[in-house]
Amino acid sequence: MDIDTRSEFVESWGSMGVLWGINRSMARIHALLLATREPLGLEEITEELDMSRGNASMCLKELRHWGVVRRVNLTGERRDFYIAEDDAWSMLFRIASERKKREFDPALSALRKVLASAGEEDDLVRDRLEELEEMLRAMDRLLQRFLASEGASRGMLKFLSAQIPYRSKKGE
Amino acid sequence: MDIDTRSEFVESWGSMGVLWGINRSMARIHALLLATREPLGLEEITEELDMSRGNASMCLKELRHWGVVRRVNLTGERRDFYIAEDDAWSMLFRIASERKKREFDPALSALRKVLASAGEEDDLVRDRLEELEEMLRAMDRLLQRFLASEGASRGMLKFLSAQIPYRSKKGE
DNA sequence: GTGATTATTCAGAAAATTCAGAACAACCAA
DNA sequence: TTGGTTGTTCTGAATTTTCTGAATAATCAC
Repeated sequence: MDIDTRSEFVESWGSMGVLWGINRSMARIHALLLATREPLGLEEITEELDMSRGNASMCLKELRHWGVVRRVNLTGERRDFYIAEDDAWSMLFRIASERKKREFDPALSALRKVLASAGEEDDLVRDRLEELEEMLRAMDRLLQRFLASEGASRGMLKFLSAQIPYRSKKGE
Repeated sequence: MDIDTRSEFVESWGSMGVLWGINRSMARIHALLLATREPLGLEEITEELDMSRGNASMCLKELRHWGVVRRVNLTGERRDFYIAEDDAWSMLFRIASERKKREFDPALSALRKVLASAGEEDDLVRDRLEELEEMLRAMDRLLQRFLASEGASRGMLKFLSAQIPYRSKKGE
């Protein structure tokens, strides 16, 4: 893979990191490792991406924590090397689970608390909030089931993607 | 509805706003309007949420732009008043559409560009990126269909939520 | 028109996030 | 031990995001 193509990928993956909720440096490192066959050392990474050792070290720590990057030891080498886990899906699942737990769940339970403590005095507000609760509950259940089994969900997505093509014209 | 419960709801909804990609102030205002029957004026909002008039005004403008808040005129009142749209689902759909368009789609097309320009020379990396593409394509299609018809998707979510309860024990 | 009230915009302040680089720690070789 | 190499942590700097408050605009009553 030529160097320009790779760096284009690195940068656009970096931008998309925001969607998952991870920052640019982390996403760039992840992209670089995804696009490289050989394990890379801290030195190579900092040079290729032009960032500080400190920052790269912290990002790699977090990426390992998310389970999307692994540290490997090369025989005869004192330094640490890093590779991307082959399975990119795991990134999605881990991050989605964590964000659900940290942001979604508390909001839903706060909403339920509001509903529980709200009297009958206000039908309009009640209806609104109940509808909201219904929506979030549905999403909650979908997420729960989706996140409960990585393998099954993956299969389901593949199935949907393959079986019911939205547009099977060219360019897809 | 007591004041503490409501403000807890306002704050946790504010935190969840990050999930949708809207900022805290906007989400807090939206929550306050959702939990209030009467139309609220700028003055009440800024006082209740302790924020500046300028910020509140900007946020309300954006919330109207998303179609989740409406401005109303009360007879005999010169000021503007605001209410939440009853339909919270529309928020989800509008925001999801917009973020897909702005963040997801460009990343997917960048990835495809990389794949197109990558040669055959490196199977591992190719496989990884192809898997990634497959995953994003599946999500893309799901999102497309989900967003294409608000009514249908809404029905589907309701159906799933009602028909296949994940846990129907108490506390639900 | 004037003056009073309310809404909007915007420059820059404040806060939050991200990052570089120095300081330190761990490790190894000789 | 000492000197050299690599990894980690942390402080403060740079950047970005968010928010305030003052200036401006709009609207209305008279």
